Amino acid sequence: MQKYHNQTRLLLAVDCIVFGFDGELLKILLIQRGFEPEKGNWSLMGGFVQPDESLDQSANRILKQLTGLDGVYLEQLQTFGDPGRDPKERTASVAYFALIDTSKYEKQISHDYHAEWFPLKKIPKLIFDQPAMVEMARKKIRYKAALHPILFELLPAKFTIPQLQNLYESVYNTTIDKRNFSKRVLATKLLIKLQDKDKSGSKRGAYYYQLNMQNYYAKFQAFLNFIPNPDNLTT
Amino acid sequence: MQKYHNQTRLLLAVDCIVFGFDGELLKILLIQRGFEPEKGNWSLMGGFVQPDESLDQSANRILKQLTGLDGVYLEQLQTFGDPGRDPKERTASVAYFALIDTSKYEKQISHDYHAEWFPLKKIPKLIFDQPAMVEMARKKIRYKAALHPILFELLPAKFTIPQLQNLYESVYNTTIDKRNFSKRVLATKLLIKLQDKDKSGSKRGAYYYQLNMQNYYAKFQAFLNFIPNPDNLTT
DNA sequence: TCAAAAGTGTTATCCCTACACCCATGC
DNA sequence: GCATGGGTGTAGGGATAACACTTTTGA
Repeated sequence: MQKYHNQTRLLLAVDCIVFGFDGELLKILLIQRGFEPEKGNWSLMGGFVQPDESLDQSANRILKQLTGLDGVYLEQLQTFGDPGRDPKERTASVAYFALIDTSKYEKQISHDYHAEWFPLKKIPKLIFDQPAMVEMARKKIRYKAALHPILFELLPAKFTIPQLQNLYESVYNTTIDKRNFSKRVLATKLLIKLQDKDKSGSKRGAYYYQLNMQNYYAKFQAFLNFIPNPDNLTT
Repeated sequence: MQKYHNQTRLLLAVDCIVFGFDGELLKILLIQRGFEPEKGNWSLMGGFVQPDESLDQSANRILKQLTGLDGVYLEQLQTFGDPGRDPKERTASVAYFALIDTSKYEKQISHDYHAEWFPLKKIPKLIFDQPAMVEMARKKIRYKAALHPILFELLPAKFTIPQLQNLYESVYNTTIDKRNFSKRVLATKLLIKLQDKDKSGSKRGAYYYQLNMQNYYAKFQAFLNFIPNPDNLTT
């Protein structure tokens, strides 16, 4: 079959906004770009979509290169395609965001790519229209996490309720009453209490929990109204 | 500046899922495709992104061609980019959904394009991966309308509360108690009651309302929990 | 006068929020 | 024994959901 006539072809890229949580702050992973233009400047991890791969495959490939991780929570965010966004050549970029458990993350690979974690409030100057991508991703996870239990993806398999509460407080830049928080979390039936405790945060120790995966998948939708008063809930 | 080396360029298209409401059913607008492959088959309205336009501009241009309308509610949905989705040549497509007031819609233009409205439950066979686009758009508006007052975009500037309730019941395939519905709608302060009535639906007539635009923009976010029991609320 | 749709108010329930004290342990 | 963070219960208020009758008017 012949190709379409008189149409312009352009480059298609994927850029990933990778979120991680260190127990205190929500951070994203950036690299120092390895080629021109903007070589050496901070950038999201990205790459061009290859002829034989889908967009999701492309994002997963890039993410694996950057973090060493498979099976990461990855979701397509938006496509950015303004004509002048890459000065070198017209390129549309499909932005994805990823939520990773930083405890599984391979520092070795990070080092190869000159990657570094930055708190959301201290993002350096980014190339092209990537600041808009990051901002959209930030809004998206706040929006989505208010409705669905995605933030568990940022925690290790075993976590404590105070850790979880820190995460929510950090994502929404708010404080939550710990009695109400634990009541609501436990009421979802998403958590299974384990026998052992995390003693790193206190002398008494906090019980570990793990996700009840059956309920997690069943309730992934229908997790509405979880956050009382997020300070900025925008699409 | 030179171009990027050793990378494949590909076609980038935009496809629009155009929703309308005829007072009874939620429908989408389809056209009979005018060129190969799949010439003559039912398709979403789409086109290739031109060198000098952004994605939003491209979607607006296509929508104007199809409906004659400017200033339509239009939102980027997802980009579809599987390698084989268009058998003729690799093409990624950015799907947009639009909500239009069918009373403003120009039948003339529709006729030129062999366009036709189809109820969501009676969509004909569509080309390529467009069935997935339509399904995603359907889920998206159910999701979003549960949280934000977007469905007003489907109604004329003057509408009645029973019309609005029909729309919600149609979108969510549910029934709502009319006393509770009108209480909740009026509690939002989004509506301004007018003096005249719509007598087409009943002998007594129903008061017309119009949107309070100040409140509409202010409350566009924060419209949570509007639908009691949608029968399928999925991302 | 009757049929058909519009309009309206009250009550019970549930969920959310505010709030304070005891527990366990390492130092 | 004391400082630090972990864990738990209750009561009041606000929002939601269930529910039925009256009004209007064209035919």
